[in-house]
Amino acid sequence: MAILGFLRDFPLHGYDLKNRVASLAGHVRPIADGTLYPTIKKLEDAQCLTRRTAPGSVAAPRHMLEITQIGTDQLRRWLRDPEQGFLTDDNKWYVLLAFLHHLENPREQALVLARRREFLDQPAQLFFDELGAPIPPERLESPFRKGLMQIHRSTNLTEIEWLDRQIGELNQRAGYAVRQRGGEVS
Amino acid sequence: MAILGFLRDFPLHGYDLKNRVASLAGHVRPIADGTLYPTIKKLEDAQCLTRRTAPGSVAAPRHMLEITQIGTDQLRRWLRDPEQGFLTDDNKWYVLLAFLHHLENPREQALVLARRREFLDQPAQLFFDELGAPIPPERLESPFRKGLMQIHRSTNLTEIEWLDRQIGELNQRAGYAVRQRGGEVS
DNA sequence: GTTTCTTACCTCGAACGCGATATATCTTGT
DNA sequence: ACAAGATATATCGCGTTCGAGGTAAGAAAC
Repeated sequence: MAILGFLRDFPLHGYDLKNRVASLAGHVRPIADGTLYPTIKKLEDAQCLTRRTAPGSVAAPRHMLEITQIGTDQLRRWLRDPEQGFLTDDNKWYVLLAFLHHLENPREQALVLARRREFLDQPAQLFFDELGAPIPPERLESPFRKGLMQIHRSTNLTEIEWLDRQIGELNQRAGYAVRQRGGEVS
Repeated sequence: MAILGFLRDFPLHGYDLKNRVASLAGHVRPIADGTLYPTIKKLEDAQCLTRRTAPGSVAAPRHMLEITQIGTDQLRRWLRDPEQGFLTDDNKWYVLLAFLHHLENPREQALVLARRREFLDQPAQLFFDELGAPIPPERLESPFRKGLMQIHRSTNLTEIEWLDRQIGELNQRAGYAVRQRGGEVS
């Protein structure tokens, strides 16, 4: 998703992609050559991108990669109907968020945000005692676990606030779009 | 790490472990049977844990797992000198944090927190233009990327504040411990 | 009394990601 | 002239993880 997402902005070569994906994924998590290049080849085989050899600006020749219509469609499908993991895994979610603007339709964008919002809503119970009963933060003995839950709650609130604001704005924009296309609404 | 960390609290059987690890990892990310049971076996072969068959409280018989001294040592090594990924990947970091209290020595605990703190300090630049120049948040066109960076900055600050407070407390406690063990310090 | 559900454990094949390794090119320093 | 270093692409083997499938046992439903 990150590869197609970046290419949707403008054509890039593999080496450049590597750095951009590395900076994006969570915080700087380098992505291995052995992961990147086979994935590019797979996307090429699936006709999601095309390859043009160009002289390297500094050194060895580059393969400039461009996204195709098929690739754009694939990217939109991934964004519109993300796998569960993209909503529940923070790292993956942030990657998705970085490319959600490629989904163009504000109503569809809002729907994805709402799915994340729904996930964040269910209160996380992280720790349990011997009997399986949940332990509230104030009963935790480890200061690290206490901090973990504090941080978790605080960051969740921050994101929920942003999500609500954003969903509101998107739905309003979608409303205008409907009125402009379909004339006056009763 | 999560398996040994949970067993360090009290003995558990595989099925129970599965649920606890699932609740912990990030937020609820189920861990597959095909991952859990072979891992348990591997830890058993490495003598990190022992297994006792017990009648199931509800249904099929359970294998109660108990951590050994070797397992405890291994856990402490992992906690004391974590791989890079455990500091840079939020999900992994939170798992580590959940068990850091098993590292007992406050000075060692503070050192691990300081390593995370150091990582969070380097300012994250997530997006770049065609030429490779970083794009500041206010120049981003996508509201999602803007929100992403906002959330990222905010959550980082929250965690940094907590880390600093915690490191201070731990070092103070370590200082007292030294004075109690080694008498007056000049 | 038989199906169905939940608990509980285990294995296998496929897919995935990483690190090591290799290669080619151009620039810069000596 | 030549070595070193950054750029740039690619492959292979290894270990890890997942998902699908299978087994077994007790409890609850019909």
